Amino acid sequence: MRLLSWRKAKHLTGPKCRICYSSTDNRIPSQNIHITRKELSKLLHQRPPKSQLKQIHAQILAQSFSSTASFVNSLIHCYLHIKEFTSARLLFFHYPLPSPPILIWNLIIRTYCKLQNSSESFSLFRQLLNLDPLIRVHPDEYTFTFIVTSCAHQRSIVHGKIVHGLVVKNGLESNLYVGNSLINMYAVFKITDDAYKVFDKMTERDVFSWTSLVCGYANNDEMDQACEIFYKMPLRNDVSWAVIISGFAGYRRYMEVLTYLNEMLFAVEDKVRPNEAVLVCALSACANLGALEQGNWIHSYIMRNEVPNSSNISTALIDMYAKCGRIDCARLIFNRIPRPDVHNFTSMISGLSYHGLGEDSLTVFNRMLDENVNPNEVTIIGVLNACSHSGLVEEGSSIFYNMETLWGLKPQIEHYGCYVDLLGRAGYLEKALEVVKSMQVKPDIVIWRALLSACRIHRNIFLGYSIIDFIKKLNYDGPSGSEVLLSNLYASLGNWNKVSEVRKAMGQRKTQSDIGCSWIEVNGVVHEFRVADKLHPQILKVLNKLNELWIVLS
DNA sequence: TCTTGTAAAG
Repeated sequence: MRLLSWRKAKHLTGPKCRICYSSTDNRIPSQNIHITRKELSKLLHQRPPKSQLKQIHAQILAQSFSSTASFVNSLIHCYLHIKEFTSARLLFFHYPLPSPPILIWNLIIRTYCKLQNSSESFSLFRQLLNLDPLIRVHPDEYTFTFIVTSCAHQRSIVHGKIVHGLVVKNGLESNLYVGNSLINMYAVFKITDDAYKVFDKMTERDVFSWTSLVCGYANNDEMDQACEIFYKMPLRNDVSWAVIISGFAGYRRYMEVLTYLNEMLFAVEDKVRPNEAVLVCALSACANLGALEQGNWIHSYIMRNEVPNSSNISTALIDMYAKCGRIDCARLIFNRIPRPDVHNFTSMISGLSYHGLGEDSLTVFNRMLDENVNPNEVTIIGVLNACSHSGLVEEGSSIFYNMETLWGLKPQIEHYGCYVDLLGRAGYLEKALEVVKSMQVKPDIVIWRALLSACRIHRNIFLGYSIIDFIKKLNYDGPSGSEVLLSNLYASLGNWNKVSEVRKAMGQRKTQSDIGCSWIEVNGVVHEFRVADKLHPQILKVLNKLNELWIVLS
């Protein structure tokens, strides 16, 4: 005999309790045991774990309460709570009344909405709309909030537009929650005009409405509008700051990331602290700017404020230290992680590869495999780069050719790029060309560039020219970086007429977007310089110093 | 029962 064992049932184990279970099967209560209606509903109200829920369900069946709507509702609640969707759906489809109440529809729809890639919420919603008029229940603001959220998870806006129409028809467009989910939906699809229209029509707005709108502009590379709305917000929470900061990070505008982080730290009126997303973006900015001092400061901020040690934070710290030249610190962070996950491993492997530590990178990769952590596409890029920079051709080839069979990772164009680079650098130019020709995807300019660069290193004039001819025929209209390489190749081949020809063509087009840019961190301040910079506040001082150095050196 | 954000890549 076994009594209910979970903690919330303790009060039932006294003399009043009449639950007991058969000694042969401790899950199913024997038929002659009786629990009152009140006790059963009280038990269900406590959202019991699976084994106990099955026992209670059996009692409900045994006592013929299964046609009592309130019991079925509670059972559905409980099954959804423990994520037993099949049982919940079964109860839903055999509901004792002609239609479940809207609350139960909403709960089931919500479940599928949370599964993100499921279209099941739509089919339920369709069933709800097509109910016989005699038993009709009407979708409410909850139903629409879930359905609109489901629309935001779809590949196209088609469903979203139809649902928006229904929202208007049901007079719910200005409802706070429905409106917020609509703004979010349009933000996801980067339709900022429509997001703004919904926002504009709302009679009540909260921090979600504002943040979702800012997010829409940020997703759509409209950072000026994003900032404008951001500053108009009556109150910003940590997520609002995360949205604007991650917006800048997404467009590689790292200086702004650090500026906004700084502003956030001083935004007393918002009473916010940088959350994980903000810190991760800021660390990534430091990594890409080489801003070690700022990165160090963020690291100490994390420790001072006891920010929970998440995988994302440690991944970002490893990346920051590695990219800022402190591979020792990156290793220290990595070695302190008790059970590194795929992201931690990837960041460490890539970090070691930038430092030319190919063997170490492979050691970490092998440890990862020993610990049964599966690599992802990015991990393989890191390992291939490590092999490439350390001339580990055999190891790299074996990883490249086995990535699909061993880890189910189909080589993407990036992997081909790394592999061609690996072969090219090691001097296997013909083999590299063979790989490019055998690719199932169309080689992009990056791959040709890797090959050209290899031709330049190994001064293979013949192959270099044939690649140039090939690139010309393909008529890539990519960034002028490839033209720079082309002109460099001509230069290394001594063909100065061609060099000036290419440079002239580049000059005529004046591609503004490809202007080179570099950074340097001095006393914790990151200074950014562009070609022929006239904007830096201390440019005259910098130029004078350069002249001084020039005189000393010459 | 309801809506917002993040790392690693040639």
